[in-house]
Amino acid sequence: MISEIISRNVAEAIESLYGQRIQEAQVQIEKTNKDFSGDFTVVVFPFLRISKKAPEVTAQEIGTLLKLNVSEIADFNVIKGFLNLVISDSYWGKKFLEIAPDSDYGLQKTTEENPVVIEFSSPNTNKPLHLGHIRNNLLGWSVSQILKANGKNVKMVNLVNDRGIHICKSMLAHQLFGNNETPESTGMKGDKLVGKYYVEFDKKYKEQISEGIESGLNKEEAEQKAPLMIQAKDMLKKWEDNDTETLKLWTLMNSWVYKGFDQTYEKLGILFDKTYHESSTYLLGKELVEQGVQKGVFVKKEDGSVWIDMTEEGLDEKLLLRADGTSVYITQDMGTALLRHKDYSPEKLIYVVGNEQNYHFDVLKKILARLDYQWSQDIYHLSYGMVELPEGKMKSREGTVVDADDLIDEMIETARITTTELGKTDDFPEEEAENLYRILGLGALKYFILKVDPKKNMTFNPQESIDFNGNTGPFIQYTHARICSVLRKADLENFSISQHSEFDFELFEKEKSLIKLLNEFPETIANAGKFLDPSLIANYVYELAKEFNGFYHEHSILNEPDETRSIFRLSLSNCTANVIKNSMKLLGIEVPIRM
RNA sequence: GGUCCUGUAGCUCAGCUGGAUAGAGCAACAGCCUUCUAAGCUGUAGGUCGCGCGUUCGAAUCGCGCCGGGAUCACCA
Repeated sequence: MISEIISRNVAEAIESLYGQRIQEAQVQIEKTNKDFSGDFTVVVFPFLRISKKAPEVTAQEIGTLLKLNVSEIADFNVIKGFLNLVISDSYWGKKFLEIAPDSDYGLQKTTEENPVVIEFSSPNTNKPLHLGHIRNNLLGWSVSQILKANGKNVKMVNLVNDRGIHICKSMLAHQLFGNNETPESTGMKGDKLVGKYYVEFDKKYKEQISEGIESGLNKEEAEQKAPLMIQAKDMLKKWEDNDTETLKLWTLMNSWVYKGFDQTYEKLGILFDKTYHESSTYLLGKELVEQGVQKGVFVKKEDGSVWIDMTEEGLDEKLLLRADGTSVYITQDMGTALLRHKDYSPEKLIYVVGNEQNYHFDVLKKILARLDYQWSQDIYHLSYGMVELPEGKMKSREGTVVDADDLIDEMIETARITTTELGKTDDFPEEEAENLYRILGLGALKYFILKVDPKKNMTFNPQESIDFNGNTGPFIQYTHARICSVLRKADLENFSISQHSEFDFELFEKEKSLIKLLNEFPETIANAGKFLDPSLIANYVYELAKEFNGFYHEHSILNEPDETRSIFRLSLSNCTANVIKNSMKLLGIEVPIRM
């Protein structure tokens, strides 16, 4: 790494000039600001105490010595306390020759150690996936790919919330108002059909509450005594008692939902290594609670409910088990965490869950720590912000929820319209054209969401996301397609970088900045892995694509008279295309070879 | 009220562990298609980085205090 070379030599220079050894890590190296000449900048202010000289003088002295002793450093200039170093073209040429032949540059092979388990998606079986889930799924998928590129053995798991009173509501609505409908008979996607029943239940339930209030009950009584609620609770009890008919209906309706979800996942290009179901893990949580009571970590109250007092940690008292012995949300999560730990012994357990559950995961970690599970510190809640619309928050009551399938279809449709208007696909076979619209529509959607810092709330503007200009997925896809087109047109016989042991000519600014950017790719992946943040990759690849477009307009790639430089530029284009492709892979975005 | 997140151009967002004159895109305006894909490129304009104090050679970045936005503090999941 060039930065290591610089810091080592700066440290040595300081020692020989001023007789004092400093830590190499203390040498601050930055990319040189665009408006100044040079590649890297060493900030000398921290060394003034040692040199006891003015900043300019210190920088000048260090620079002189570096230029003399370090072959990679071709020149330097000093502005105030900033020592700008110019790296030799031959260094960049050599660096490029290392990078260029590797089409998987930046993507590491997965190792078998260090399993990292990442949970995402985690849908509810009575609600179709919406825009919020899309952010969740894309984040989970992308972070998984980034971790893989960092050499981790990643296991992607899903946890389906398939039990509880809410499930019974949609089952009941199906029984009462469903007329034996099925996805086949209605032509509806399974998850949509079940979601419809859930809404229907809610509607009828509210009517019953109103009736109850009219007949003199207070609100709470009316809610409790509504016939539908009583029936739903009754059904939950039957479910927990393994009533055959209830389980049969439950299994059937769940199978509809799963089929529907799978279609959406497939469209998004998402696969899981394993799917957990709460119905088969919730009992484990109860055992944990029992253990905790015996250890004296939890308290059982007179009515039989179990609590944990976390006031010392600045949190509240938390219910862990209801008086009737049924489990609550956190009970289940304790169970699934333990199960997952047993299944994988992960070095890290990541949960991609919205920031409205920050408190929940705080509590979960602390409870597990209280139970002396050391691995509780390996739990990491990858919290992400809400997705809002330009008009405001999504609210199911107001019907402003953006359905995932509808959105995907809408994006693809817009891609089709825009592309057709531009006449881009006039000579495409139908199948290839359709595939392109899909790639573009999804690319626009995915990129728009992933380029934003996960922890921030974001505004999703359908209009703007479909704008194919600027910092968008399609712009990057376009750049890739354009490079592929150039490579197709090149005489590939003459394009073999392996024939060259070096390119020794002076690099143009754009060529050099492209190589510099390519060189930064592995570092960007490492950072994205460290912060579990795909937006770092997104911003990187945009910069790369933009840089290439500038290059493309300034320099001829195909018609370069100098043969060596022509080969160099083709290799540079090819390498850029590879890095774009690899970056987009980390974001879960496909890249077309022509568009 | 407690805790956590957040506030950068008209809008959507970058700005990593403090560094030089705060960056992109959209929108606006002005140019560029006989030449490798114009879904593009180049330029102009647009900012008290919410406010104040502090730390330091140096703060959008770190600390503290205000102000604004969001989330959460359920026998919902």
